[in-house]
Amino acid sequence: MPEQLTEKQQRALKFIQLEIRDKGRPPTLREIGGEIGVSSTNGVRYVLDALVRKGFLERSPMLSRGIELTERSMIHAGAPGTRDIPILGRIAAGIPITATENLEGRVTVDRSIAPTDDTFALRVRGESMIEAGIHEGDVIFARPQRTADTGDIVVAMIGDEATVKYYRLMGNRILLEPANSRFKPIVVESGTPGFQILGKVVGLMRKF
Amino acid sequence: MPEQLTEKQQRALKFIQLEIRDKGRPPTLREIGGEIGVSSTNGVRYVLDALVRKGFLERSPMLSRGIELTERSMIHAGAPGTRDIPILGRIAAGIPITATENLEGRVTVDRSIAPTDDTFALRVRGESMIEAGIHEGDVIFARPQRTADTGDIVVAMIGDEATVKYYRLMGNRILLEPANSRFKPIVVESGTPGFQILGKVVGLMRKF
DNA sequence: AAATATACAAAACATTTGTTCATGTGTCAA
DNA sequence: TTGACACATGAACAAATGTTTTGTATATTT
Repeated sequence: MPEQLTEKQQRALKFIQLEIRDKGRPPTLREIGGEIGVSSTNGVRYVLDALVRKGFLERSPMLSRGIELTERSMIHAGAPGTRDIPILGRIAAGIPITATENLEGRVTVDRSIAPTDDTFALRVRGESMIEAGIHEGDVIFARPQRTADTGDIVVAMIGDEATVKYYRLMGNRILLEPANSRFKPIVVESGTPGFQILGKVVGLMRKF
Repeated sequence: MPEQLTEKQQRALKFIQLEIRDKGRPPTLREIGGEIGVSSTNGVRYVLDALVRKGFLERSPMLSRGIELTERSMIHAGAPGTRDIPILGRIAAGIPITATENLEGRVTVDRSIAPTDDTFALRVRGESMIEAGIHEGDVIFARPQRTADTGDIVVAMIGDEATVKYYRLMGNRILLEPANSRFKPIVVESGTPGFQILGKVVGLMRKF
């Protein structure tokens, strides 16, 4: 249950987060007041108290700029040049793929592997792409897109299941080819309900 | 030409960096003094002035905790939970592997892939490990160690060349087995000059 | 040897900054 | 109506924090 924040509380919190990130130091009560339009330090105090109660801040009494962010309100910005990517657990049709409910975890990776902001990650199950060097347990990174070019490796949704395969367009049909001679290609008529391309695979990570 | 810092200046700078990183706010003059063993705020001021002159800090006059790090003194630590790993270019015998001369670049990766601080990375050349899912162009991560267990994938130095292979100990001999039926294993008598194990492969990264 | 710069110490001072107190104003629910 | 919230003002206060001044000791330079 994420506690509800009022307008002013939100603005104060955002301001504090940005100040700490950009200047490396929390703002004073008066600085916050100037930002959110509260002229008395006592008014600001009130807002901060609320944020402390709701678990977004911690304060050290009688200390200048004694404001700290809690774990939940910390900005997980990551170093410049990296990205914090969610590893999706189960993928279900209809539900937005980045829904926090089905999150297996997060990894921070270089931007060279996660080029765009909306890149998502997935743990590979099965051996169907083993000849493309994609093994069970690997984490693959994909950029969301609804279409693909022949030869791309894509993450596709078939009914209720997500799968990673080579994409090949043949006339009116879409071929999802495994990279494993023991598996058969999947053929889908374009426009089949329940079928959807979720993204194109752009990177891979493995732990030995 | 990195300006020389005295003992106290170094300790003060490090303290300021850590405080900003960990607590999100710079220390006061008195806090710094307590840390580096200077009892007067004026003494601390003196040290800080030196750091400002040498380009490691900026200060805002008449502002509590008005210390900022400059670009060069900023900690590019990366988000907590990540590591900045060098990608080695050519590896030559004798030269310390992390020598900055032969650096192809750097990647930031999750600590789950780069468990220790001294993890290094290497770009894979050739197809000799393709059946282990290691392809040409992949970046592998390795933890430095001089020995290995049978079954490990290791980075080994043979004469002037670095190679990635399965490690297998057979009596008095070491077998470096490729994961590709078209390649033959390499046999090395233990103690052969010019042979050395550099590390054990712990992770892999690929860009499609 | 005298002059100068470095590296502090101590204490007094000036600002900044958090706290407290007294006193409202709206809104919403009981 | 009463009370509880969420907010607000303004002023006075106290503690934290940076600044300045005055000295001292050591080393380096002239």
